[in-house]
Amino acid sequence: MSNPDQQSIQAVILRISRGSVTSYGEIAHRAGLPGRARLVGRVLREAGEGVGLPWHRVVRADGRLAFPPGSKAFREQKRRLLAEGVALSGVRVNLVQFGWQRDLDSELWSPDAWN
DNA sequence: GGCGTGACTATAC
DNA sequence: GGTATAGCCACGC
Repeated sequence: MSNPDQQSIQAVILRISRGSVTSYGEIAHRAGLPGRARLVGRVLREAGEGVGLPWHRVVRADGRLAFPPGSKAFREQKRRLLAEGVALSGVRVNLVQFGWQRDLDSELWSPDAWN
């Protein structure tokens, strides 16, 4: 532990709503570390399974998983996503439908907020 | 300290 | 749709 950046990143990942996904860059941004998407990936790899981090809710900016399709990790992530109701459009997640800011969007885009 | 590498991203062609 | 390039930065050699 000890590293505050790593803590922030993990805290953000822990807050990802069940049934939604978020990109590395978005996590870094919300953790107060804009542009450090790679650091997020590093933290995730280091954390591994033990910490109980919902790593499967983290995908790349374009909706694809960070692993090569067909790899073991890929299948595992896909399986967990499907188990949470996150469908994959081919090899990628539909971010418009399952993106994390969906909750926030529903507020920002609600008819009340239009004027 | 330089250099390659990587669970990344945005931009440009 | 794809490839190239440039930022980004922790780590190991």
